Amino acid sequence: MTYLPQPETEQIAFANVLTALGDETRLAIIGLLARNEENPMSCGQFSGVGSKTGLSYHLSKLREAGVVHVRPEGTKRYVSIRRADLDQRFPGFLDSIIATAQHLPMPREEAQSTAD
Amino acid sequence: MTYLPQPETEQIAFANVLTALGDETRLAIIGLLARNEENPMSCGQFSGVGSKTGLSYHLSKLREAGVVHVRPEGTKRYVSIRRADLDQRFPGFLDSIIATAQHLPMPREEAQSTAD
DNA sequence: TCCTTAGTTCAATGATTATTGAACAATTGA
DNA sequence: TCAATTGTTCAATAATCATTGAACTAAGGA
Repeated sequence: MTYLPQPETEQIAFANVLTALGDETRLAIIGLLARNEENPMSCGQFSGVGSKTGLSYHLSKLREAGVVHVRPEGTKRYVSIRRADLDQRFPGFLDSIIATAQHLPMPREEAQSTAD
Repeated sequence: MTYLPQPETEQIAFANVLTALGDETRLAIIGLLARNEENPMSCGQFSGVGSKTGLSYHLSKLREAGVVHVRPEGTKRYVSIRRADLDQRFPGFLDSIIATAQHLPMPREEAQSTAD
């Protein structure tokens, strides 16, 4: 039902990926996702990065550009980096992004009101 | 005189670099610059990529983000990638960008006969 | 000096962006 | 069924973006 649109592997456009990553909030999301790439994160786990509404916005940007995949499960949505697709289309790119994103400061240190 | 502002090496912000590169016209510029990285190109040599005014706009975006350096000489301005600075700040990143940008189609086919 | 070359700046335009709070939808558990 | 959890959508706002043509500056050559 709620099928979340994302580009096919071959449709991922480099400029769109770069634009999606060109934002401190979204770089922080990628940095967190990369910290444990095998484990998809639910949206709530990003609460340190921004507001609930803002995260929904930024995560959809990343998804629509083809950077992340979102899998609904119950009321939650599990987000993961599209590692295989990005490596296939743009070899070496994702690793260089992650290497830098990992060491970037968080854009905001403020958690949400409903946080844990 | 016309001193062209660009960030110091340490001031180059990753999100700004990504935003600057997240545009097809600017990716095309990088692709051309990378084709012969030792030889800086004058603005006119990019005429295949866009209009004179548009190029001035996009080149200043790349310069202000810290992606390219611009050296004025006479009435011309010679543009080059800030290879050493980018490699120092974001290892592997520039190479992965160039690898992809090299094989991207031109945003517009209204090229002049700018055959090198 | 006058003209050409090379590129910038300006103003106007329409499009896209990020952010906010309020309202909404869907699922789960009591 | 009711309430809590999880996350999206909507509308409004202010900011930035990319594109255009006209006007402009600066340097060089005749």
